[in-house]
Amino acid sequence: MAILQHHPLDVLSRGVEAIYSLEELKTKLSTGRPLRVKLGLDPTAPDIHLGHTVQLRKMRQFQDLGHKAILIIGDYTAKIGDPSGRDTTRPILDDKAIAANAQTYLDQAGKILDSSPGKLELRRNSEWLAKLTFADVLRLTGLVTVQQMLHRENFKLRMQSNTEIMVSEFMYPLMQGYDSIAIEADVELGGTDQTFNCLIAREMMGKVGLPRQVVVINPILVGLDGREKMSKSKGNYVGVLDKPDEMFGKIMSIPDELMPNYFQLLTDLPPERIASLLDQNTTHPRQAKDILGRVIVEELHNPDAANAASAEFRRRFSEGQLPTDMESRPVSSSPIGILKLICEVGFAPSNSEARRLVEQGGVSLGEQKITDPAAMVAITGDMVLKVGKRRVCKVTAAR
RNA sequence: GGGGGUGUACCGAAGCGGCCAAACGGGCCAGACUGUAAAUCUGGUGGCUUAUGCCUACGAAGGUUCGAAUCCUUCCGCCCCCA
Repeated sequence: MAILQHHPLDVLSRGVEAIYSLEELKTKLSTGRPLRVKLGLDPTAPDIHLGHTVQLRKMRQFQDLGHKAILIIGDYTAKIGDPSGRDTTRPILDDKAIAANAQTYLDQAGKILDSSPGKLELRRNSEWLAKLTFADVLRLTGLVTVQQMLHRENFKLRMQSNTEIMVSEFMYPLMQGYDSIAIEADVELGGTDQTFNCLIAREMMGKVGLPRQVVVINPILVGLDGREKMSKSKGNYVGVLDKPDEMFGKIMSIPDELMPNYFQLLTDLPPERIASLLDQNTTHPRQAKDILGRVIVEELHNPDAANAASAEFRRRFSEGQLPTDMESRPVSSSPIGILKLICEVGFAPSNSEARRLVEQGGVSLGEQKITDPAAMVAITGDMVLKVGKRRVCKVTAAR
């Protein structure tokens, strides 16, 4: 709805870091023809999180304005591996794994993209890269100068510090650039870390006589910790497959300072609305965050789930009540050591850890705080075991 | 090919023969406060049927010693300088 009220350019430029160039984008849009919008996907990392959705949401905006999304699975790259020393852990995948990852990726991206026929095209770059001969590759290397390559921040630094740069590393931008040529992209989306590659692609297209693609660079989303970029390995992420309650809870825990950023990049709320939500005179920050959480859960799940998650969160953490439904776990024996009990239900990885939790006053059983690690407890009927603020379940004596 | 350096717990970084399960900082966990925000304060942060006890751990394997993360040998990884 917000989209209808605004000029396409306002929508498309919202939240973006940079556009190369705005003029060219205007020109392309003014032709009225559906643009081919490219987004490269890394098939080695099939779990997508909110950080990826920034790109996907931008893509969706293009789709909603009548343009075509072209997702490119970088399967060729994944198959040959990446020798650039920095990323040594990057696995080399076989066809099967790539296909599986691509499918998973698509399932998740489908939560955001419009996958109706004609709106979305899925390609693998092996389709064209695998066919190139050495002579073809040489022709590609003739499209870019060494000076241009060395312009890249990363290479520049390594030249200065005398850190090695493999010649093969120069090939990656070329491959990506050739992707753009192969699909005749009008626009390419990318994160700030992709700026160089996207711009090289632009140069290459010009050299071979194609209209140069417009590059739309989106910011990298900051993770839940408010410090580093969102990534799975840092654990500061919200996965698009997270359960509604979990997703909502994670959003509620972000530092307040992150809210403007998240509102802008992860929601379609109009700027005026966002401004009012962020104004403490109009809205309590907690309320604003609640709305943020609901909007996000709504997009990745549905409105009911969003409302339920919000209500449940309030119930549990604001009012301090027990969760509405707790799973009930059977325990091996009835008078049981408290430490063993905690480990058995999986709330602590070791006895010692369980001991610490008890000693620090983080454990209660059936409303009763337990502070003695040696305590033997009798399980009568269903009892609620709480460990810390978040770990709660019912325990029942097995028979 | 030659020379030098370095490898410690989740990360950074001390320790250089016993007082080391290993300082300190970050992270993380628990508690207080609260809006599961920030800031702050307190405690904790290898495992074990909790013990002034045992086991495992300081890149790997051996060795010296009553005793090693600390000394020696070999090996592996990473980094730098010269050629």
